Amino acid sequence: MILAAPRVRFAPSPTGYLHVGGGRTALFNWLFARKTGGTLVLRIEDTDAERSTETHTQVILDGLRWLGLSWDEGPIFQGAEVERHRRDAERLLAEGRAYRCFCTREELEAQRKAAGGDTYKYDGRCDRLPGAEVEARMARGMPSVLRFRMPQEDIAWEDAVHGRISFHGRDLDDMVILRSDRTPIYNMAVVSDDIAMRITHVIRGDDHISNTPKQIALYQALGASMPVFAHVPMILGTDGKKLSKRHGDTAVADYQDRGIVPAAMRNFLALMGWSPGEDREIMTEAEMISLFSLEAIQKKPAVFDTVKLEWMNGQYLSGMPTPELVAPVVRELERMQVHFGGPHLLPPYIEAVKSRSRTLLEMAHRVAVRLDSRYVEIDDKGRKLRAKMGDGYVASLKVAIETLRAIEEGDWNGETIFEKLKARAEGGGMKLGDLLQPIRVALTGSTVSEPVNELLAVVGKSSAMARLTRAAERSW
RNA sequence: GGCCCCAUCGUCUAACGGUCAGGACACCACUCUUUCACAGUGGUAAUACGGGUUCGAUUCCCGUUGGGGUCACCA
Repeated sequence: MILAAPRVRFAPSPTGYLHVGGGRTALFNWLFARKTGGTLVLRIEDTDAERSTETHTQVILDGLRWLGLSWDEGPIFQGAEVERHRRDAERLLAEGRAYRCFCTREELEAQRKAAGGDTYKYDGRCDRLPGAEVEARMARGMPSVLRFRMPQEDIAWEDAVHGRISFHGRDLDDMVILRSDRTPIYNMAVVSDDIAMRITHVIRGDDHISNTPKQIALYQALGASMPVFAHVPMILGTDGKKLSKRHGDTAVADYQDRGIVPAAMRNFLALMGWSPGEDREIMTEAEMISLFSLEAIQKKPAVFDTVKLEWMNGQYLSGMPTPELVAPVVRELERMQVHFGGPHLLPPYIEAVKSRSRTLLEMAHRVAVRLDSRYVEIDDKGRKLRAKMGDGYVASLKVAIETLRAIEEGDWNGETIFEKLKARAEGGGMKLGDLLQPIRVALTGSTVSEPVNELLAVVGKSSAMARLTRAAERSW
């Protein structure tokens, strides 16, 4: 028997940006497709004409591309398929699986109120209308929707991540499948499309669990075979609530702006609700693909921890070849309006700071500090050191200025600087650290940098001297 | 509220009946480093609770509690 290659889809609606949950769902679909040699279809669910925009579609496509996710078919726009959705819905009507409902929104609201609120389901009154009455109302031009008659039986499936999940038809509504303007409702469109696209595995967020029995009923009524469903856990904010604007950044693009690199974002997202086992965390794309499986997906929701994301990003940054970092750093420097005299001058600066930076923003800022003293600001660590050393701080700076001034411009390199400073410290009976740390603070405002001699070399003599003098005067 | 899902350190997670409950982030201490970071070593920290089943439960079953999702002519 020939097993057909899996076909999966990622189906965002273009009513907003690509948020991290959506990115993660897309990533899981992509990993599954690549792992199994299957096909990933991108489908834009734009049937809500009110809220869907072309801009959002573009933003979502950009987000997917940024994450490095490619699709094999599409983007297919659901809006282009409404004829088929309508045909399928009307076939259900013709075969007696759906019925026409003439109730207006106001009537439905009144029914809901009369029934006492929350648990109201449509009572099926229009399903009991005699055929002649339906004909008469149609003839009069009364607007109507199509409702699906929900089978009153157990509806269950074997979920690839949760195991067996079951609902009962009595808890489900006779849902509308075709609006009065003859456009399809979400569940109808999705099932019609997934059948037409021969989707074999539906991998989507947990929030769709309650849609699944409704969709299964449609598959059955349409006589189509069911795909495998895999419901992946939600991503929550640090307060345990569904990730939303309240939590700050929720869009994939927000992390791009914060200087996260795609490989780190992708790796981190993969670990939200999935684990390859064996304590593996940092993985190449190829490793992720070969280790991926639906069975290893977590059932419980995951809290999005940006601190760990930034740590992971730092790991990626340290491991990236400097030439690859030039373009992103240039982009940030331009945004900061720093004059850096050409990309070819950047590598030594990037080399100096890359293992100490967690984001591209941080990296660019550190580079800017080395290029231009206007970006130097003393931070808490710097202030603390200054306070701790007291008068010794300025005294050290003066010794440093005197020592460094004596070095010829032509000898201004890491080795010579180191030798001179070391000799001066030893000769003056001071601890080398007490001489060096104030230099670091004067030059960068912080106690964190590459070795001080290298820092001095990279900043250059004239700027270094100016910074030291200024720091001695204003005593930081 | 009805229905559904879920429950291991603060967070991400490992364990698929027998482990001193492991790893990572964060935090603390130490080591390395002339100084910073990286790195390394060590430490604090978890099986929500109550019943079963079993020689033995993080693991299987039931209940409680807690959390989440969803209940439109939105998707």
